[in-house]
Amino acid sequence: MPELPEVEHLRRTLEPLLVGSRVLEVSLLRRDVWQGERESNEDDVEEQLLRGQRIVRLLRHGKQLGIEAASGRVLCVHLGMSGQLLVVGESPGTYRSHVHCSWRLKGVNGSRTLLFRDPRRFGGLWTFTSVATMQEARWRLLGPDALTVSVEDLRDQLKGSTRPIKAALLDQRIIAGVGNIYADEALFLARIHPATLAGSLSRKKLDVLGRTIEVVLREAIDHGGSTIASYADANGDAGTFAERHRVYGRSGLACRVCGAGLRSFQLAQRTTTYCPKCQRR
DNA sequence: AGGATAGCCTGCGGGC
DNA sequence: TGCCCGCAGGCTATCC
Repeated sequence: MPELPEVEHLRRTLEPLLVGSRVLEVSLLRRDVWQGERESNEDDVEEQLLRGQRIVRLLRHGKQLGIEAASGRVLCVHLGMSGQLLVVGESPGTYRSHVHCSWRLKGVNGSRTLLFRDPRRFGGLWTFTSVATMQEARWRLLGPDALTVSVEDLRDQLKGSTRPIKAALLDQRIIAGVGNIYADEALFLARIHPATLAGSLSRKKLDVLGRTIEVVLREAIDHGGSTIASYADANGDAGTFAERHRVYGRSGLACRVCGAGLRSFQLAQRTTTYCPKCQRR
């Protein structure tokens, strides 16, 4: 799914619809998409899923989203490959299939329903009694957020690594938020071959990479993210960044910079597309 | 340590 | 029209 730009755009479209609303009712339709905090298993499931609570803030780190209530409780959402959070009116309408959890909300502008859909079920919901426990249990395992990572941090994270740079970028413990699309896009903009060993990149190249990661993520957020098959924001709208991809999904087509034919190969079990002229080893 | 591999799921498009 | 195949934005466990 959704990488950082899609989750951030989702967060921004959800924010005005959710913040200030109270959760009237929760229906967890598939229990196995949810995991509670170990210590609070005796708590009411729906209460853990924010029933009766007012939503005050939406947080994001990497590809994960946190929905915080005034009670302090927080719902962590990971969209996996095909997850969606949609805000609809009273009924799910066309979004009936694969809805695993729904929240009936009462806000200043009337009632709405928040849906968690996830056909492939690689995503999930996690609940915690506080933002601090969520961070301790889940977000602590992630590297610095890719949108705000400093070049010094990036340098530190990649120092001495013998893995291909693309494999390192996909590792959420190194930096959080980059997936297959934006790894290819950022490496193209930085003119770095994806198989280059991470630890062998010069300081100058790493500085350029740090900047291109931020540039491409911000550009993608501005265009509502990339919709390949199923990504949609809170309103069900697709993102338009895919039409601006330089390399992802363009194997065999001409490089937008030099005109050479783009190539692809498998790296870290993922299709990797690059320009053989712009990104020499 | 970090690589390769398989596995978790459904849906889609292409080829026949 | 329909069947089979491969592929897909993520991530984990296991083995080497």
